[in-house]
Amino acid sequence: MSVQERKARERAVRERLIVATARELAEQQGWDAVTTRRLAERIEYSQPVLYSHFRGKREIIGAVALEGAAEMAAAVRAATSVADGPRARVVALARAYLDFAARNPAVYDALFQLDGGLAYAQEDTPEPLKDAFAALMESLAEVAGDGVEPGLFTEVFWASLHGIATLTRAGRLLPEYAEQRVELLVDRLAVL
Amino acid sequence: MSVQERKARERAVRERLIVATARELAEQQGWDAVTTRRLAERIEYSQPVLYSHFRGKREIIGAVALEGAAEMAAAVRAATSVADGPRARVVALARAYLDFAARNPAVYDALFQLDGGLAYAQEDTPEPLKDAFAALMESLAEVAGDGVEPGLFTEVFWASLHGIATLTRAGRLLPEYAEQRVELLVDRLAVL
DNA sequence: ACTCGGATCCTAGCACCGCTAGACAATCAA
DNA sequence: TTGATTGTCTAGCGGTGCTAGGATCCGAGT
Repeated sequence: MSVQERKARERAVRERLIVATARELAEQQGWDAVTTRRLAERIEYSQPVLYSHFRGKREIIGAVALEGAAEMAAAVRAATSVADGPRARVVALARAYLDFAARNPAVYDALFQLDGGLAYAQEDTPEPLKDAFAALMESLAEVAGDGVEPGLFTEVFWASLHGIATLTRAGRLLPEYAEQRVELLVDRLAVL
Repeated sequence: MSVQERKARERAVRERLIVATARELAEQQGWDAVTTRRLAERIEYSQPVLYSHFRGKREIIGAVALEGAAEMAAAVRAATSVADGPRARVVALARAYLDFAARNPAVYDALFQLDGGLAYAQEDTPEPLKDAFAALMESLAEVAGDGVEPGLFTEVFWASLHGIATLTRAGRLLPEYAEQRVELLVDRLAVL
């Protein structure tokens, strides 16, 4: 019995190594550089080993995405928990979100730009994704305004942040407006 | 002289054929299906011909993006021009934008998701892109509110639309809220 | 009218991609 | 110790974007 447990443990370690290495490589050189060959070489195993853990490259991206979703949820909760008052909380949320996207571009891509084979806004959506959305809603619900469903408001606020995050990173928005965009978004969208 | 002119004309025709075919193929089967081999086969020339018109696949995507930017600008202007009053104009703009993204997913991807090798928000930004932004600003400037720069407001409003467009298409937002999202966005962001 | 030279195009191939079949080695059970 | 099972690797398939080099065509000049 113990032998099997040891093997299962070692497999789990290797799986985490694969995900961590993929993420690291993506953060360093972009997802285009994350090929199964390079990834295999970095973990010092042959290519087929990757396929004994994941169905394919897509699932590896998905694993990075789930890891990132958990971190983002934690980052948002950490930021909002130390803020006083509704407005400060929403500002903290927005900054934390955009900061996470800027600091972890590859993870953000895995979450929202690439196809990680994950289901969203459905029954079978993985728990970390639902929880990340919940983390946003916790602080946003209180500023949704009367008669506006918190879920709807969260979707719109989140979409706005997502738009700003992606367009900023693609160099499509003027850098000097960064802070003012957050202020404008919060002051207009949130009902304080 | 006339001979050279005829050749130049034929080359221009073929170039338009390449772009149109790439777009068509992308709309039908997604950009993944747009390979240089398939594209070459569809235009009934060999692969290297593509490279006598464009530096590579990226530039072909960029050409589709520019074509799309012009169409989007026209669609937005057409929608806003027949609307009465500021609010109706902004609603028309939002609907036209999201409608364009939904009806031309491949073109929208070429514009904002894929790397078409285009410069944005800079001096050397191609004219169609600047003009598309201008088309948005024309209707949005009047609802930016006192003391808010039209450019800044347009960026934020546009980013919100972009976020809704991409997240909707990725199946990350609840479909039943579609119309309410537009209403909420307009009523909150725009100063009427 | 005929050849020459340059423009134009295609065949073939490079290095790389994601993914997998099948041979081989290591490990455990009897 | 033997046999089976598990684990891993080598090698290769069909695909990708892109390009070198040879063939072919066609207008220009004698």
